[in-house]
Amino acid sequence: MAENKPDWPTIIAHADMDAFYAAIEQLDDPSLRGKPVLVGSPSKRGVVLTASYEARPYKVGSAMPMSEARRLCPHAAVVPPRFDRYQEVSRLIMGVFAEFSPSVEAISLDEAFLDLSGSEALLGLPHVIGKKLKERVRDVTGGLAVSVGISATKYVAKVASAHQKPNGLTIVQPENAQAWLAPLPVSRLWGVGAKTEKRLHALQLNTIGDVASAEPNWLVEELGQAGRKFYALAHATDPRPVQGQRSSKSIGCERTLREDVSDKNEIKKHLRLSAEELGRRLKQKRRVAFGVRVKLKTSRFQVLTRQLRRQHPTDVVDQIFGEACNILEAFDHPGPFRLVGLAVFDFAPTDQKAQLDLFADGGRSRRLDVAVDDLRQRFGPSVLQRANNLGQLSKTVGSSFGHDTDDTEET
DNA sequence: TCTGGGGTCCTTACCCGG
DNA sequence: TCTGCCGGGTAAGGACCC
Repeated sequence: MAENKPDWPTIIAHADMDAFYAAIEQLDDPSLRGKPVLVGSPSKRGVVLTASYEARPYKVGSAMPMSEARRLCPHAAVVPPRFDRYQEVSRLIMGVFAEFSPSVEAISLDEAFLDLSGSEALLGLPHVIGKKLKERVRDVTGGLAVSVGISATKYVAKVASAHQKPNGLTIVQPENAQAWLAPLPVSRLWGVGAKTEKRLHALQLNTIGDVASAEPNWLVEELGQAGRKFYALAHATDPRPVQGQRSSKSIGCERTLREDVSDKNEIKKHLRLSAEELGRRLKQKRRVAFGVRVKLKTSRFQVLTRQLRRQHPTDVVDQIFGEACNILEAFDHPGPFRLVGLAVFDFAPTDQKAQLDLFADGGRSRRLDVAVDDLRQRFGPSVLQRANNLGQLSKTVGSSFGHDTDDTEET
């Protein structure tokens, strides 16, 4: 689609690397080029993270059990993932995206939204920008391909980037967006997975156009708030802005075990390892957490979670592990369990905790505790995160210590 | 065939206080 | 004092995404 109207309300691009992990393996190891490659753990319980395009004609795809993928495509090379390397390449491509826009929202290692509004004068029309973006990614990475979709909203840009994969470039004019979406299946609506797709089909809604022409009140009756969202998306309406900086709301660590376990002491060994990992990551991100959550998955795939909130936030491994053990006692399921997970949430900046501790040492901890508890009671547990600099906090509690904490966030 | 690990957001149920 | 209602906060689970 060639565009002739530079006066779009907004210009949003979605860039999505093609078979990212597999493409990097092929880039680094020439003997894998042109061949089917499966990235994922070859272990008994592993799944495919990414299949190269050469493997896809064999109906192999991500999230498929590795054992089945190997049955379907026995001559594929199976490569264990190298996340450090993928992160390194991710930094390169995010750097390229930043050359095109000051507002880049990374969705994952290989995918981002770019707000290109107002950049036409500098960079040209959308299809010109798209071509330049693809060329830069290819040059900087040494040959990796990215698919790009450009339109006026995040949702349409995202559907567009997937439209002509691999190595695609799809521009959807804002005024054509609804008509362009209409023939696509409902599974392409953001938020529709296998379960919701089934429900929509039962309601005789098979294409996005069907959803667009349905009665909105009826959609809400049948699907709740999701119905309202699907109706808006089907009309190509999506007010979400590109968010340059997003900080994560939880950090988790979970592992599927080689063999199922029922013994709590066995489970604790895994919780200990996870607590060590989380403590490391919290310190790296300069965060402390109020919330601790334990997750167990039964051998029949039922997921159980229990969580608690500490009075004081922590990044101390022994404390996180101690809470995890307390939480473990709250599970009444006898097992066996195939997965053990531990997560922390409800963050405050580490600097803030250091200041709070300093105050405690000064003999004023009681007053501060009361003030902080009062704040949390009045404004909810995330108040410290929201008031994420001490200046703000101190103003609120009426104290006079304060300096801004750095709240930038890595992806 | 036998189902990962990292997350986010939403819904529902329940508790508590006014 | 008891009951019902309502709203806010929180916990747990479900669905979804990459």
